[in-house]
Amino acid sequence: MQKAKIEVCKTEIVDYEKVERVRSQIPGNQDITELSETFKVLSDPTRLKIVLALANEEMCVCDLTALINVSVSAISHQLRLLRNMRLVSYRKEGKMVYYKLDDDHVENLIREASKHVGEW
Amino acid sequence: MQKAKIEVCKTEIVDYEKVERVRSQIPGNQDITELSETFKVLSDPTRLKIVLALANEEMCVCDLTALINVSVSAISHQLRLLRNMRLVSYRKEGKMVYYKLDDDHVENLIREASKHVGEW
DNA sequence: TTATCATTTGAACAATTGCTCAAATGTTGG
DNA sequence: CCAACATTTGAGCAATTGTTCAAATGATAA
Repeated sequence: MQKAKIEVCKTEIVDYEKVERVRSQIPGNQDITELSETFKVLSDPTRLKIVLALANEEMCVCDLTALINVSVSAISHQLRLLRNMRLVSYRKEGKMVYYKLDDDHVENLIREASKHVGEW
Repeated sequence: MQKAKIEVCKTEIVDYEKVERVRSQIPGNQDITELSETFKVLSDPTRLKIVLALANEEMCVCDLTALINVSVSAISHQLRLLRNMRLVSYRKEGKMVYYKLDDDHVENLIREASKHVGEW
């Protein structure tokens, strides 16, 4: 087993072949970034609650606020983020705006994660 | 269709029954928190790279540093976090410490997320 | 029109996060 | 023991984040 020694900062690579082998098996930086951003959307409790709620039924901002324990403004800010990421779509009815989940993958993703947490 | 009006902050619930129906179908606050924390671990590119790398092979801190583009210290800090969350386990060999992924669920979770991103 | 209500927006703020640097551990070999 | 090296740790810092507050939209109804 060859153990090459190459300078990296102050430290050195121990097993050069292994590093290259692993490098070839993981996604590139661009994909890693997108992947991590997908996880980041669901990493905030408020956003996760919104997504879980809208996975069940479409709801107006007002009712979402009643369901989740933060201000109308906070909900609206998060909805904008979810809108920008194309995770939710909306429909206007008079003064009110009804949001719904517009992404199949996310539901499966959450289902998979809850297996990990072991609940549901 | 009954539309109850109940004060919430400055706003009011539009459809009380819907709110309660949805409330009963989403996880409780404790579970939501754990769920979001699971997503948070994978929401940082550096941590995600570490997890993806260790999903392939066990690696020492030094080689992880060579693979990922940050300092040894940064890697070590993140490894501690992953250790605390019991996502990785380690084995000491002389001066070196070899880490490996110690969680089956996470791999499936990442696989599911990459479907969403549409790569791999 | 004006008043009212649902929602959105921007600014400001505190809290959190991930990094670097420097120093501390802990292990090996001379 | 001492020197070298892999790793860990704590402090400090800049950047990001989620929230609230106040003000702005946009729609309805009187």
